[in-house]
Amino acid sequence: MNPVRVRFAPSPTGYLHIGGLRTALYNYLFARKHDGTVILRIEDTDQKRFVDDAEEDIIASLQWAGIEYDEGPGRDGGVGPYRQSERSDIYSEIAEKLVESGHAYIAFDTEEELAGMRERFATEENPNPRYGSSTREHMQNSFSLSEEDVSSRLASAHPHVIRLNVTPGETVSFTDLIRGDIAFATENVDDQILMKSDGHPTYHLANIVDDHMMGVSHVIRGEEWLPSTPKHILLYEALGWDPPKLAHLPLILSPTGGKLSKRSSERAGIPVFVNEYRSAGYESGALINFLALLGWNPGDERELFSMEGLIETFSLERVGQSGVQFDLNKLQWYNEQYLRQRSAQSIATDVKPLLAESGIEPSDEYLERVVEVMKERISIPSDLVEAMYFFQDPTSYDDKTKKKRWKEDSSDLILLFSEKLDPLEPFDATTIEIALRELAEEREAGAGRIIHSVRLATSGVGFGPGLFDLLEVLGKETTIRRLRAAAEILG
RNA sequence: GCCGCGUUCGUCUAGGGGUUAAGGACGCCGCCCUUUCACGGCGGUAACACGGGUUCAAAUCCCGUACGCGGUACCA
Repeated sequence: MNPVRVRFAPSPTGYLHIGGLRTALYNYLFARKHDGTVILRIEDTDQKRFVDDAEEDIIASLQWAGIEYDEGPGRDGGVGPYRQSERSDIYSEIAEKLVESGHAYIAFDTEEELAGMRERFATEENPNPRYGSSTREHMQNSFSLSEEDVSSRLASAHPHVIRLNVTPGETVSFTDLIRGDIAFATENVDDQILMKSDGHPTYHLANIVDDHMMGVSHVIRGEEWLPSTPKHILLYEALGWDPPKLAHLPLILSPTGGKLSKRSSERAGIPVFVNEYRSAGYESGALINFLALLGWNPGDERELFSMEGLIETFSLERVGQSGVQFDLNKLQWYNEQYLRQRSAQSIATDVKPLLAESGIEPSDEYLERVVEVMKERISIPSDLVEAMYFFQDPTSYDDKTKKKRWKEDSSDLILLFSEKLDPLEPFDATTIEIALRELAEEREAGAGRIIHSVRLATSGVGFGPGLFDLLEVLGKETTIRRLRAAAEILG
């Protein structure tokens, strides 16, 4: 049995996409499960769309997510380099070979000529004619041009591309590990460009050359590659190479059903880039857990998995075949689960800079106590920034709560309560609660009644941590000050 | 248009011919706990796209239709 070697092969045309992270994750899980190797390969053959700091972002995002790679830029495994831009010679050589063996051919068509062809051959039934057996005779290439013409153009450095020579009337089939047997008629496969006129290979050539030379055993990639797979199979055959095993993952869809594009996701409030989740404060473990279960399931009813647990349980057979919609709610739930496992201290460290942005700079001790009472009721650390009442006296009181909870005698009650608190020592949740219940009894008022008024008076809102915890954290002085102020303002 | 892939609760899914009045999770709703907010516990809502076949029996196999998604670049 050949060793398992997988690759994650992003293109540095943008920051790491959430879907890309999932692809990387599934590759990683599969490799670790089978004691295999993970290769990171940078597919930078498109110089026009190259983004300067994309590679850096991809690597940083993977690391944040806990997905390690064994070979890649900076980690030589003996089959590098791992950036396609550094492998140009290899591709040209292979392309040359393909031309010699007749599996590929040279074409000189300009962009205008290609556009003209599409216009000329477009019909209602076929609005997108392809460059292939039915049209290639009408174009500028080594099929239509004389040998002398071709060589003289080549000699004068005439811009040209190399195209795959697809023979019509055949069937290309392969077995997908997730979808089973898939077949394409070669009539529907176009004469794909393999080498662009700028001397760079296209993805199609580069990926099969690299997968072969890097000893990749399993190609696990997004479903958007399924339609171009026959081209890849044809190339493997032409070169006499065994294709790797193939697995095409279902795509992540936006909650409305379409592709999770930048636009659609923004409308749905879903970040597309991994670095956005990171800076928003999501737990990487939660994101990974969520993504793993988005399109895959363990076959039992477990929901919470560590990376180790995922590795142990993962299998491609349990990956679904249909597109999956991104559910921010569920991610949030996962994040809550992970957040609660963390110490107040470590969460406080994360929240600190967020508060500083609003000019709030509490002491570490105070912030930690805030986190302790809030930990169970936030989804993400930044939720704490919403609870400004921990750091500032309320400047307004929620109208709905006021209407519902603020009664005739409320201000009397909270003033009496503040008097009861004054001598309290120590000032903690237990003593506060006793004081409040005493007052309730004395005044024959329901404790709930006082609680609600006090909450509104001290926080300005109708929800938050347990009231006695809240007051303890705020401290005696602040509590009394706020009670008095509220009695005055709310009347 | 053509090619390919898909279709079980709103969402992620289990189930792959008979013990399924279709199970779990998120969400939503209710109850309990709390004379407070949550957490938690308990319960509820809610799905086999449609039409034909095959079979004693179909969510499960086959065909068709509809719908969705992807592809149809000198992008990846």
